[in-house]
Amino acid sequence: MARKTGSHSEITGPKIKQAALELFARHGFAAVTMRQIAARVGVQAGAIYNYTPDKQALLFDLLRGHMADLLARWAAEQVPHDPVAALDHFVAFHLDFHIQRPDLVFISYMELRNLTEENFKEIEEMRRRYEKIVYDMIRKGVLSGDFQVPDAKITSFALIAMLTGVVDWFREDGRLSSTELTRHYCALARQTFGVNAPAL
Amino acid sequence: MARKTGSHSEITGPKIKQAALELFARHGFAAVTMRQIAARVGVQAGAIYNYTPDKQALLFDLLRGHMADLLARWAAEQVPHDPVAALDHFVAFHLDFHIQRPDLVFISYMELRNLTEENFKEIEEMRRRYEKIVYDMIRKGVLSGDFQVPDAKITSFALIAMLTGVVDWFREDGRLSSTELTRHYCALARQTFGVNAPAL
DNA sequence: CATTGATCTGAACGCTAGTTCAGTTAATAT
DNA sequence: ATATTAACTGAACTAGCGTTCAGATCAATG
Repeated sequence: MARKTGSHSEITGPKIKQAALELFARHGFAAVTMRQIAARVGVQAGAIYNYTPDKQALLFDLLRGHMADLLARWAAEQVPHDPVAALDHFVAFHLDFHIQRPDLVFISYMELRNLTEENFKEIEEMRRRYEKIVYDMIRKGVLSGDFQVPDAKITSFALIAMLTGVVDWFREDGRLSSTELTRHYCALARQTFGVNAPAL
Repeated sequence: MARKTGSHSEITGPKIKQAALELFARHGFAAVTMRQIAARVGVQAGAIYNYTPDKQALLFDLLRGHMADLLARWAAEQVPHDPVAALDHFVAFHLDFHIQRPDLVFISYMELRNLTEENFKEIEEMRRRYEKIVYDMIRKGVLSGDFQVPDAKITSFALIAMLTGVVDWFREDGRLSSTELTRHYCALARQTFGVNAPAL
């Protein structure tokens, strides 16, 4: 090597990913041009191809990285055995993870259809793994009698939807702190799951 | 007039709207071309411009029509005075309306960012009107003591998110009929709202 | 100091986009 | 039969797309 290994590449590479993320989130994958991404990094469009084979890979890497991060972090969590405590734990984890990455959450939902079929399948598979975690958690609580829900599958979708929907409106400098947010949603989730409620 | 008024236009116009809707929902506004829309209608791209000034208007009309329909239909509903009955009524209405129009629901959320600023504001305003309806309904139930929720604003967002999320997975020919779906979600919503629950 | 090779530029490539419009078609009114 | 005109075609226009690549740049190496 004649130049210090990746003298600029270690900076430019991440900058490209970051710029692509922000622009994809704001305008949508199809509406963003390679020249826009390059301009934000302070480079010409051609330079991007030193870091990614094409535009599709730019999107796919962002989505796969996001899902892998989500699954890895949950796997590293110490989940309480008690179903109600586990629910609280999950709500706190999910909210915390998602409100810290609104752009990634956004494109992970919005841009699925802009993935090639092969890439889509890979992301879909990871998503299903996450949904199964939630479903299994609910099943455990139902079997133990801690949760009373009309339908475990529906409830898993409902929980994920109402938690993930938070990124659409939550702002760090808004009316609620993230701590209050978590507290409210833990209470709401417990109610939704019929914790301490009379039989249906 | 020399020709029967709109002999074809009365067919082609709606067909263009329908084709645009389906394609926008499937591939996204930015990824769909006027030629694709035209091909689906069985016409050349230029002919579309007899029915819409441009591509943007095609999207805007779909979104505005959808929101106007939603608001008009709710305004026509006879809402029970009892808060719990009103909640059931709303859940049934919202689910019914949304699962009948998955494509419109989809693009009304996904394609907001492809609207011009002016058009976006108009849709946003209509969306806020609908959210206020939900919020007011919850406030009434909280004041009457029928609902026990941690935060009325959060709960309104959570309810809308978990109901609207249904269009992502519900299929008419799936495990659940729309009747069962509604029943389950009414039960879930009641629990979420702390109906008949001990004090928080 | 000359060489090296990672990094980037700038121009070009083929292609397709949204949109326009002169001209064609065909159903109706006279 | 002829005139009228809404509806549509087909080709063109400018603009910009993703991508490629020969060459310029320049910090570290020998």
